[in-house]
Amino acid sequence: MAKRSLIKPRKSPRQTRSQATVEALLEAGARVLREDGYEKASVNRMAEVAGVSIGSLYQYFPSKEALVASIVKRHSERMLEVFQRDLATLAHLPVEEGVRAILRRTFEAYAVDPALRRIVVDEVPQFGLVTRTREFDAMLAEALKAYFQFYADVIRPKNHELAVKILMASVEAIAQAVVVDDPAMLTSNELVEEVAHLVLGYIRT
Amino acid sequence: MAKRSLIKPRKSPRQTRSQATVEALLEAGARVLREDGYEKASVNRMAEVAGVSIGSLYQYFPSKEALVASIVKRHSERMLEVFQRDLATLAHLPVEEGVRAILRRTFEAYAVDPALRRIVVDEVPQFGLVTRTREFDAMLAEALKAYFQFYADVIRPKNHELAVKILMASVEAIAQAVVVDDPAMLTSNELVEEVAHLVLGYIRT
Amino acid sequence: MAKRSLIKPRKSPRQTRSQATVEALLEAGARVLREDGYEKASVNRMAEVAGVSIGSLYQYFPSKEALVASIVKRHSERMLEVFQRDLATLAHLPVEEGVRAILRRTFEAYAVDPALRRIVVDEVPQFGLVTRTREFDAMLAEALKAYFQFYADVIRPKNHELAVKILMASVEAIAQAVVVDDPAMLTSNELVEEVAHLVLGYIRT
Amino acid sequence: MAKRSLIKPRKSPRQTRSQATVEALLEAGARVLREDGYEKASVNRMAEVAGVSIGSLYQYFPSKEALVASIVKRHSERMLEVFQRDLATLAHLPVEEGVRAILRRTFEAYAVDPALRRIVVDEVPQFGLVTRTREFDAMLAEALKAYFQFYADVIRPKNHELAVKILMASVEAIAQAVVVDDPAMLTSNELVEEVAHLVLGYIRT
DNA sequence: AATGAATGAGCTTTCATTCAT
DNA sequence: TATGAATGAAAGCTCATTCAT
Repeated sequence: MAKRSLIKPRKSPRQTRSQATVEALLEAGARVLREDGYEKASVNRMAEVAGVSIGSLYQYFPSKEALVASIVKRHSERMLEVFQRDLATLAHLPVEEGVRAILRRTFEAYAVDPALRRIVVDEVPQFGLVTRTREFDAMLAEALKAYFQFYADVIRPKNHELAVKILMASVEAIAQAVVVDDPAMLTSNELVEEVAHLVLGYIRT
Repeated sequence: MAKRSLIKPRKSPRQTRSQATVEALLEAGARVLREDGYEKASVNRMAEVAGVSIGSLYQYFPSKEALVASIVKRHSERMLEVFQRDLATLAHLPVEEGVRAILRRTFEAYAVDPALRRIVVDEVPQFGLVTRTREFDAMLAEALKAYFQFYADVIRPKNHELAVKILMASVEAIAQAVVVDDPAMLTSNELVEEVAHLVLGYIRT
Repeated sequence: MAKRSLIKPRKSPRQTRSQATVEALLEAGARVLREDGYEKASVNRMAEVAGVSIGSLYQYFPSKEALVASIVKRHSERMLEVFQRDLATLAHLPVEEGVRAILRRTFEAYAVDPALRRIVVDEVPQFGLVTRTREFDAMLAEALKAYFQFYADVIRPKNHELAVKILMASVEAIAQAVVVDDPAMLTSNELVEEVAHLVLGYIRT
Repeated sequence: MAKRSLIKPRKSPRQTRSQATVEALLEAGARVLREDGYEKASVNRMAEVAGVSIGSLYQYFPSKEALVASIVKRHSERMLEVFQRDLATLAHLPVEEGVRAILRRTFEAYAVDPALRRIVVDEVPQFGLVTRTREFDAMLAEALKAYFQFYADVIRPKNHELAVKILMASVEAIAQAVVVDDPAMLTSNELVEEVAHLVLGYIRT
């Protein structure tokens, strides 16, 4: 049997009842994942929390991996959506403001479901190459490299690849570290201002 | 029953044979942890790899958690040792050189056993408050705050707590990101130089 | 509740659509049985292969056993049909030729659907006494005993019951053994000739 | 002090306990197999019938297949043992008596555990190529071919391969058919005599 | 009549832990 | 003190069957 079939949802529910079941499973699965982590999260408990029988779960998702993959995909898409909303409007801002705007959106995206993201990034095994886990990260990296290319003459680091890696790792880790102690701070001006200093101090000549 | 007793080693081995057994268990345990991750690592396999019976393992460690806690502690101590060796010699370096020296040591410490560290940081559950998992991190945070206090007048950020959090999160994340692709780069001049720019650009007025 | 109701088909379909559905279920069921064996064959898959909903399957067959019983019955009837076609024409052949003719028909009957027969004979549990699984075998046994009775004076074995049992067991096992390696051989002259020797050598004085 | 212990050390109690467990599992497994067939036989029930925990079962057998393979192997060995005991003594018997002697042994071997044999032959899947399931059959086939070779001039069938296949299939099927109705008959003179007629009538010129 | 979503007992297997020897 | 046999709860998953729509 094709490995793919272990990961793709088993059927696309047409009826309202099915959709409700699938929705409940995705929601409950995310919650159990957040609470227990990937390995300890049990598929029986996910079904129970969803108020659905274990049989129904396996009607829609052929394996634990498949259900988790769907949860991960939905989470990535939500982060992307938050990040990309009106993204075009800040294309022509000057660098100083552009960096702040991007940081703000980035922190907003990381704030979508940080507990779930922590599990997804750290614990969920990568299922083959199909994973959308890092979809958001990949997109962001591309956007930043394009940005650096465009402003290449006013930017100090010449190794854009490394620079993007350094900045993305930093910003994500900061978001993660902050979210643990004080989630509300994620979108505060103080944090954005400080991280803007970090980023601008690094990229300016 | 006190929770603590589940986490502290059952006895301090005095005899040579006991020490050898404990040593073998810590080594084997770390290896299995590295290979399998926390949840999948089985205590039976740890004993087997150590060449010790499962009964003996439970003679020295009352639970899986206790053995892992000891492994984590030892790893933290090794990182600390690397970081602190001759630390005093760089106390009076000028900031520019001091930052570079600290970064170099930090990366060296992160290079001690990055695979194990990944598991420890991402997967090992925090056992109550007794955990020494983050011993190294705590010590580093204190050292940095003291450093900032000392040079307070030439340093822009006034919220030292936040600044240290931002810098530590960044440096650790960069180390982790780099170690994945190219472990040798961790102590390269290019990386140290770039991260020095990041740090100095942030703290300078 | 009467046990019988679990085994007899729920209703006799009169309408064309019903007949088509039942036909599809019998065909699909036989195929799944052949491919997966009795225990592994799932009633859900039978419905799916038949292009029919699981609900409809249970409209016509009250249980897995009932569906399988119908499949078995149909298979037995097909074997019978092949065996009995023009059976009367060989009633007055001399024994030597009669035995050969019967053997030929027997092997033809065993060739109807040997894969399905293998499952039916070896794996399908006997449901109470209602089973028609061995219908063909019973009929053949009766025919042979009558034949022996008729030629009793030129036949060595006096215990006809035992003789029939011995010969039928032998011929069926030979058919089965041959079908595994080389189905085409089942109706070859060499096989018929050898088995005729076996049978005639046994029954002749 | 016991001097004997230097020569014939007492079995260590550990081994005894293990052996008893393994023995109980093989015995119980065979019984459950006999009663339920391969697919329906549950490994939990095997452990329960053996009076052993499911964990212990998996300590000795890594899977259901492994346990069944051991049961099958033991059964084959027992059949072989019965068949081969004093086999040499009938090497120089004349054919008439030789056939009867071999038949007697064959029926005795088939009588070892016919219910288990039925499951083993019909239902147990062949695990890789290592299977010893048919060990007894293979050995018997070789012995018979050698026998035919030796007496080639007084034996009618020239295709020894086919002749052996025909005879073995017949004898096994007869044994199986008889065992169902009347196990005691398996070693009766009447049966041996009748089957001797079948075999001799077939092979004689 | 027909559909297919839903059910849940039961399957094979793993593993932290105990305790007789 | 050291051993390893034994335990059993709990995991992921299947499938015959029911019943609301």
